[in-house]
Amino acid sequence: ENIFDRSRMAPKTPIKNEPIDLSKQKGCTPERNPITPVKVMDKPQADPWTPTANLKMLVSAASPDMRDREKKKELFRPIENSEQSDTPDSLQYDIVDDSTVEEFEKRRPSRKQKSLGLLCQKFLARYPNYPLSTEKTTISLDEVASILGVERRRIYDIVNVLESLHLVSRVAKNQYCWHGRHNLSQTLKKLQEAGELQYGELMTFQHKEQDSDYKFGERKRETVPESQDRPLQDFSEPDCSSASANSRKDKSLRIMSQKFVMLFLVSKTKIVTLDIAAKILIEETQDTVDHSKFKTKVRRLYDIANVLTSLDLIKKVHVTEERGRKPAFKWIGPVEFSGKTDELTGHSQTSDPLPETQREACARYQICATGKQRLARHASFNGAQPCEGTRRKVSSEPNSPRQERQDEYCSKMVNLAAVCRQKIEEDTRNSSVTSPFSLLPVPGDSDFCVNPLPQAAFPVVQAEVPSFSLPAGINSQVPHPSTPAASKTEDGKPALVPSQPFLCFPSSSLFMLCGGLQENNLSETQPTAGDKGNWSAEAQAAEPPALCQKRSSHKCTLPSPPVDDEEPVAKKQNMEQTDLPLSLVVPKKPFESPKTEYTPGSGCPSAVHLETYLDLESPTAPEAGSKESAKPLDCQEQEKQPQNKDPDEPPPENEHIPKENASQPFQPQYLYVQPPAGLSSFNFLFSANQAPGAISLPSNQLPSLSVPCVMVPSSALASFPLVCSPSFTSPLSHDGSFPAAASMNFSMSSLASTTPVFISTTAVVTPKVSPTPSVDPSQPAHPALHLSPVLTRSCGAVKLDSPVCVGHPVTLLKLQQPSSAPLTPKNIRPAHHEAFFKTPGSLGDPVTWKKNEGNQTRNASSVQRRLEISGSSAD
DNA sequence: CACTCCCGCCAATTA
DNA sequence: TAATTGGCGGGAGTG
Repeated sequence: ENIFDRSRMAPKTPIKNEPIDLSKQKGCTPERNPITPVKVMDKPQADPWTPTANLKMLVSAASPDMRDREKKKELFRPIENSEQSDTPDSLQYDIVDDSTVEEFEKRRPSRKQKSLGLLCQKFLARYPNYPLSTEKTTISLDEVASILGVERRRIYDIVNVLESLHLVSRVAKNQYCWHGRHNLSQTLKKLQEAGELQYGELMTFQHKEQDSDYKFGERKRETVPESQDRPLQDFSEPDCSSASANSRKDKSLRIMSQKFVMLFLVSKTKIVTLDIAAKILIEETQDTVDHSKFKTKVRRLYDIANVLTSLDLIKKVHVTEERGRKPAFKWIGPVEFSGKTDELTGHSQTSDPLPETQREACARYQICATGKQRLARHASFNGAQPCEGTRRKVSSEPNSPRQERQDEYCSKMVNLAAVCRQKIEEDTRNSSVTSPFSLLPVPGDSDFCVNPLPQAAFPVVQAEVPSFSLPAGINSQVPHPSTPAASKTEDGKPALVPSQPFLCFPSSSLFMLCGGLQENNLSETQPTAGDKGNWSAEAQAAEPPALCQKRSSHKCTLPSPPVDDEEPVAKKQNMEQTDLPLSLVVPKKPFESPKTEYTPGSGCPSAVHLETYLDLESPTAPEAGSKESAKPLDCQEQEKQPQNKDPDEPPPENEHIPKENASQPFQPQYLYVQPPAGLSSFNFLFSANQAPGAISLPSNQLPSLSVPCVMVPSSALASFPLVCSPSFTSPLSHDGSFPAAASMNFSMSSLASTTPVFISTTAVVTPKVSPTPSVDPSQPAHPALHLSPVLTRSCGAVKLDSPVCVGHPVTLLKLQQPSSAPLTPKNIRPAHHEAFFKTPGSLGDPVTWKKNEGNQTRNASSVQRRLEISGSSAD
């Protein structure tokens, strides 16, 4: 709607009716004049120019409120602009038109006329999208406000959003510098990257958080030396949240805007529903509560969305869910900016690149992660901008608050992830209560369907590795450094340990999956059958392979896998149906899938939306039967997974099958399935990598699964946390990257008590693999253990079907805790982990997660905590 | 009634 | 202390 309006409005066109013509007009004119000179004007606003009289007249006609303000401003404006032909015209128009009706309208500028979106259009109309680099346009808030006839407050809303995208930067008080869209793609790229890291995690799944913790700690060390330490802290930042710091900045519209954009960028579908976004963005997780908070967040999101819509970056769409339609926004801006491309490319190219990539990723990551880093990041952002200099304080204070804010934003991102979890959980709950959300694909809208991302298209498995790596790095952390070796396996190369993917299983009962989807998806699903909750999160694991691929290029590739369809199968959530509360995203099967390949059969699941985050859902899933289900994960290789349960808790009778994909592409994805009743004793791990298809379960039966997986007796697991290294070394594996990460994770895991175990699987990817390949070797230090026969068997069983599956042999290694220690105190929090897990799972197990949540989640105020929690295991 | 989201109070920050 | 920023949420317009 807005758009339409805009159209008319925007252009300097004559506004037909608008009451506010003046403003518009002004706006229009200004374009050319980039800067308005006028500060003076602003101030002057008040005054009564004569001209005003006319204006007043008009205004008065219009709305009362408007009149005052507008009068002033406009008056000025016109005057200044004076000539703008428009003005007069418009006035005339108005008048003329008005005659009656028109007039009427004018007067009453409906809300739409006063909408932020429209206002933003006017604002944008004043400045060129691509200003000459040379010329810098400065924007005076007062001036603009007066010109546009609005209160300054409204201008702040616009500017803050624009600033978040670096279309403008603040130079000084009341002064902003207009950069235009030159750097928009870069900014988006950065946001995407940041989003992947953060949200990806989320999306991926929570566990990411955990990982993150790990990561952080480890990562820092290892990975980036440079990075230094900051590991925890940064995250902590979020912590910061803890309190103090948070002040306003955290909540800033700017940050929200960036996060919001990030969600789109990491979303496969490119569609984000407001409620989901709100949930994710609400730091506090309190899900439960604060309905008001949620409302407030939504209000803000509307504000942001209006501006973004004006920028033609998003458009409003509706997503149909089970419940009904939900308002959502679809990203219509550039999808992947080049930058990404690069990355992709690199990745795809080969593993080799990986390292670099990872590094980069790490670097980025770090940046994001750390406050300091953040700063750096910001700086970079800023730098990009034309005006950088201008940025606030550049000169003097580096730390200007704002920057900090941005920095914070990074942290926030992290938090977000946490939040997302929570949200999810909440949702789950809620949903459980109410209803789950699943998005259904809407037939009508294709929008949501997943689009294949552009990215997605990418090919390639191999590439995966690289990709992964980064993420891995990120997530995991460590990789490089420590493990150098990790080296990733490059494609084929076995990298030994490092390469292998690992999974960690925290004690927590649930499962974690790591997916490597690139994008992160996560879905969860859950089965639950009984339990309530259920849902797992796997994010997309299911994701359609295609999706997976997408980004991933990396990995995914998968072509074939058999199934694809299944989609969500994995997710299946058996239960889901049952309760699942929320699934956020639903696969859309129907939709078309995007491209790629999915097989026909399944559609893709789409997860879309943030899918990840939310996703959960259960879509399809018929399978419930299978409870245990498996989930397919993505891509190939990597397998591994972890799972885990706690020793303590084992009980999973339920099965949860959550899966999560790793957020980052890199990560391996695993599915952990808790044993269904019957199986209770076993845990299954699947590698996400595999093509989704692979995993898919047949409908009901387990046996059918083809995925490579490992079953582990729960008892066994109980004892310790397991970690799997994703990487395989096997040639096949792409994933190599993980390794490091893996390690990191562990630490986090907080498994604490238990000893961590690593399991390496062989890559599965192709059928070829038969036995475990090289993997073992990887673990140098530790002897590798192969899974017990049991596992093997299981695997066998499972695998059977899938062609793909190769079975991955899995090796267990004992590690000392690789990471465990490392984590910094804060980072680790055990509780969170659980919570974390729960979250997704929570759905599944109400109880469990409740506990967790209740305890932790809520307690923790926010994401941060979670992060922390996750990090710290200790407790 | 639900969805949007304008409006502007007023607190946090800055200057 | 005054001015600038900007969080926040009441409540109104729309459909």
